[in-house]
Amino acid sequence: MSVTSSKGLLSIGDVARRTGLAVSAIRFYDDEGLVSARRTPGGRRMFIRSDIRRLSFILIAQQLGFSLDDIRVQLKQLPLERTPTKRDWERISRGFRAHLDARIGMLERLRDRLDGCIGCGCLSLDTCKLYNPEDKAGKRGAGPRLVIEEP
Amino acid sequence: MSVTSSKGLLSIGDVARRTGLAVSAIRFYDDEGLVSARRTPGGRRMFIRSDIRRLSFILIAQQLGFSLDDIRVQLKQLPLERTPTKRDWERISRGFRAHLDARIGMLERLRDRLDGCIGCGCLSLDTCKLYNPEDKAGKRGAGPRLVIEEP
DNA sequence: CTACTTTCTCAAGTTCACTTGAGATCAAGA
DNA sequence: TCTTGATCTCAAGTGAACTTGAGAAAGTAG
Repeated sequence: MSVTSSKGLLSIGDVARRTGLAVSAIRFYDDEGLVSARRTPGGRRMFIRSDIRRLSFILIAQQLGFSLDDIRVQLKQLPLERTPTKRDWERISRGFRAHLDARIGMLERLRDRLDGCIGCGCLSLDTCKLYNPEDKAGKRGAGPRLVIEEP
Repeated sequence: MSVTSSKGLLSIGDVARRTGLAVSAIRFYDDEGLVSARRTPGGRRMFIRSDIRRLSFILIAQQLGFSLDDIRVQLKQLPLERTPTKRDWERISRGFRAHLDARIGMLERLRDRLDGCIGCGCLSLDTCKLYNPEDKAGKRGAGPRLVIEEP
């Protein structure tokens, strides 16, 4: 079952079990270049352990509302072949934290403005403190809205 | 141009101009029952001023990551025909604030965990403090991930 | 009345992030 | 060797939130 052949390589099933991702999703991420599995002579995908970290990173970043495109950019900073070092991840984590701080700040400002507004019923686009200041994001192109963007 | 006929009613174009929404989007929200325009004898949609508030609410809630389904539920609490009162909006705003607080709390916990993790490179699903605790959300069904859900 | 703009409906297209299904192949145990 | 079970590819489907396009009717300005 756990293939974990020769040098600690993991089959796609192993990775699915460890990350909770569907096999199809992992294949999709591989096609999209978010991870890059090597292949056995027979053509099966084989992953190294640090690929699990890459996938975990994808899951976390998605929870924060990042698109796969955004995430791909972040992951570009990590080496593909070599197992990333502490320093590699540190760089990414810091950028990550900055995004987190920005997002928290946005929500807090929104909350403060909401406090000033509760019950005033003034929710009108051109006068309400609640909506205006943080405008400018979102809305362009079709497809689903991309949720809370940042400057 | 500004139709604003008889009793302060607004055409779809007026509403589009005031909200920044595309006309097609407003039509879509009308079809979906998020606002409900009345019609002229000729069949054109006519909006009352409080519809602008409903639409603004939709925009704000979307920024927070709510789906149109969620938003529809919230808006059900408002009267459709009558212009909502302060009390009507107050009730909604409070529920809104609760969601905001929940979301901020989630991000803050995530940030704290990230602080403990930066540089450790331990981002592995079954051991990392960063990922595990807040798990359980997301992942089911096809379509785009619904971003940061709450308990 | 004519010309022009706005709005109407309805069907189909778009993006993202995947999933589902069909049919074939690989690998391992009995 | 045979039989499972895991994996493969490739095409097509899915859901959310809209947009785009076609063709027709409504309203307004001159």
